Amino acid sequence: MPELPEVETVARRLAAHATGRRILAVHVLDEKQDGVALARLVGNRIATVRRMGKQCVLELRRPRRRHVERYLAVHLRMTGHLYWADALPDDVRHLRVRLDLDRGMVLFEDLRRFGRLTVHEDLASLEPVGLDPTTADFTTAALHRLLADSRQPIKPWLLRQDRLVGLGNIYASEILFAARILPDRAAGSLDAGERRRLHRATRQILRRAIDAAGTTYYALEAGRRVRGTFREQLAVYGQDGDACRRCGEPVRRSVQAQRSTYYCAGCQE
DNA sequence: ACCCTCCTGTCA
DNA sequence: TGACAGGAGGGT
Repeated sequence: MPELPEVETVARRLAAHATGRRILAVHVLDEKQDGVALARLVGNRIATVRRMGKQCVLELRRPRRRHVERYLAVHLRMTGHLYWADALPDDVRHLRVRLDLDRGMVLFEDLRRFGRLTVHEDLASLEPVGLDPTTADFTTAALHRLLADSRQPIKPWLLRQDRLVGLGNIYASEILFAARILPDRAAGSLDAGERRRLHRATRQILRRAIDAAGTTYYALEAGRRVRGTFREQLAVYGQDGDACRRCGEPVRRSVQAQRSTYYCAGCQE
């Protein structure tokens, strides 16, 4: 479930429920996770929760040590889910890690087990290389500098976390549709007007997706499953064969860098 | 640019 | 039975 809007939602919900809570026990149910590192979190208190790139980072305070900090970073990869709950859900088949708190618990579920929980002693090692497109630093000029003279097709370019952080396969297609730019255009070939449209579309799609709590997000709230609703606003992703909502041409699917891309050849140039 | 791997599941 | 799935890292 992991693109920027989903991780942003995860971090906000977790912050609302888990801030100030103390970790009483850690249960690691997947041998691929670092049980030794995670066991050391027992006794720590959750100070803040934030999103950094596509990772959800819990800042922890160790007991009786005001300034010594520690960070738990969670990368959800393809199918990870992370949320607070006051009781275990009915279906725990994909539960991989459980943090018992002094009130409730933090659950990490992951069907495909690609996600990773890592423990860090400083924030610097977690700082993403790429620019976060939701920040004020993301300007058309900054985008221009990043695109530079790249000959890479713009769709796979948008997935590069060393340029912009947070975009994934769903939002890359949606952003290019909104910007009316074909996904196979060379990143460095966009003219000033196209760069402006790309910048604007990136901010707009991410804003709407965050407001909708994402496309693939789900969690438990008061015992009920809640999920993001951006799926209802998708214009092209997963819609090949359907009529384009803008021009009526059929939406197409192609493959770039081994990933599906969805676009409309009628109104994207 | 291409290929593959890590995993487990759903769908045509 | 095979194709494909929110990500990313590796190899050639």
